Amino acid sequence: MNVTAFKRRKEFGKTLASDIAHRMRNEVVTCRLKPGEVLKFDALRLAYGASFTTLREALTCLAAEGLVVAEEQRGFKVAPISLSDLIDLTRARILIDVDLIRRSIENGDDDWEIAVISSIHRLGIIEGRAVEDYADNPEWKLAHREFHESLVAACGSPTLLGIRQSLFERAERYRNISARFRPRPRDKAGEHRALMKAAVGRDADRACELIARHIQNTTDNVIKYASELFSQN
Amino acid sequence: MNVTAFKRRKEFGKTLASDIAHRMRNEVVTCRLKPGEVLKFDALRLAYGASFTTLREALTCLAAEGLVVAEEQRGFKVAPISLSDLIDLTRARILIDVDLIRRSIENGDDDWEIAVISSIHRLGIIEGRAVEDYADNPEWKLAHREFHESLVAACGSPTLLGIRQSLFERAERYRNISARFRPRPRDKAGEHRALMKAAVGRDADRACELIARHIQNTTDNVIKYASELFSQN
DNA sequence: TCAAACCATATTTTCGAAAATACTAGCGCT
DNA sequence: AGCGCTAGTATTTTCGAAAATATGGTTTGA
Repeated sequence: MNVTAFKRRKEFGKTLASDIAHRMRNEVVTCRLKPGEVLKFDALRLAYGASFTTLREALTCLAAEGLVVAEEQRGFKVAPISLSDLIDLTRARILIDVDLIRRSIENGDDDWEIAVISSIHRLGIIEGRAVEDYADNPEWKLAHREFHESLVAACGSPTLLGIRQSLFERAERYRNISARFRPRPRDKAGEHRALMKAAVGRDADRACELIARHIQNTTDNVIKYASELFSQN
Repeated sequence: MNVTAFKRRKEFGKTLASDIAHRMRNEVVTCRLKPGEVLKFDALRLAYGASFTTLREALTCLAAEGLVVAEEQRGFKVAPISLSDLIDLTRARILIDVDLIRRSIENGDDDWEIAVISSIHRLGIIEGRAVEDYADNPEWKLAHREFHESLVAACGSPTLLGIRQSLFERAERYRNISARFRPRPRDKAGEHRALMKAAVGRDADRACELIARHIQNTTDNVIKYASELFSQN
């Protein structure tokens, strides 16, 4: 028979460990698992219905991505958030995204252009449906991520793309904070459209400038309106 | 009793898994474990004297660093090497190192300067002892790594420092190839001295230029003298 | 009173067997 | 002969118990 694993539902990935890593990644970036929270195996075992070993592997993955931190012999905890981490992360993301967008604009072919346009179109449709507060809609988040991915997709650097993705995930928690605490919604749609136009217009300098500001904006919002959330640093 | 774990020798790290990861990382970068080689658990169990689970955790770590690749349900293999990977890696390393050196020069205090000078001094002593072929001397490799780390140490970006370290490890295999196949030794000592001088002289532009060329040199060597080692791509 | 040593408990880490899955070779069929 | 299917084997993945290690509270001695 070619029945593939009915016993256990695996939403993502082929192995249970990668499935659990995926679920936990989600809970961390949405702050359902709180920053700094210690992750005890007994509790996790109950929550995810997997054994020590499997959970350990999932946690090791997330630790490599910087979403949890592992202290040897003292278990795992959700990676803390802090202003200094946000600032560090932001600068790293700008460095990398700017380079990748420039290269993508240089290398991108017709298919790349089409992918950029179609992904921003999809984003627009979702934004049109839910007039406000689309920022914590999972569907919007996915489309948003895919739009940004499409911009850099033609860069030709698997290494930096992998790093970029992991930094993007790490930034998700701060984006959520920003969305919750800023006084009024940002004109993200406008920023995205401008980015798209610069990209398909092959105006690399402008696209780099825009992406840097786009990333920096969220950070500035958090610093301005939510810095009291962080203890110190 | 406060006897701490005599049963098993742990050279590095507190847990067995991190110790094994450390040992395997070494074997991968020195190519004792060959690029592309499949890693079967039974064989590893024999070689390292640890159980499935522990090995699995170690491998998961190395996979995150890009030294091994995990194919779900089909085990692990040592990450292959290729020209395209080398070129990708090189470009990523230059992007990051250039940025970090610039920031380090900007932020570095007296202690940083002293650390740079003392680490290049140590490197010089080792090079003086063994007149030739110091390139595969582990002691030299350590001092070499520490010199390069000292240059960027004051950058203030934990995130990028972590990424930098992982890319540096990945590049080690290509450095070994370069050292073995180039017709005559490069004047690395001179390059390092020039870098040090630019750094402590706070000449950021020159330091960035030098580090970019320094990283690119090894890559050019590999491409020129050893590209037949790689199958295709 | 304070600090250091010690025990009891909580928690993580490691193990090897058992289950699940992929691979291979041999068979039958067109 | 070539192709798909099946059964048997190799390999990976998962499990829960057992060992190792940390933690917190209590007692003891100065």
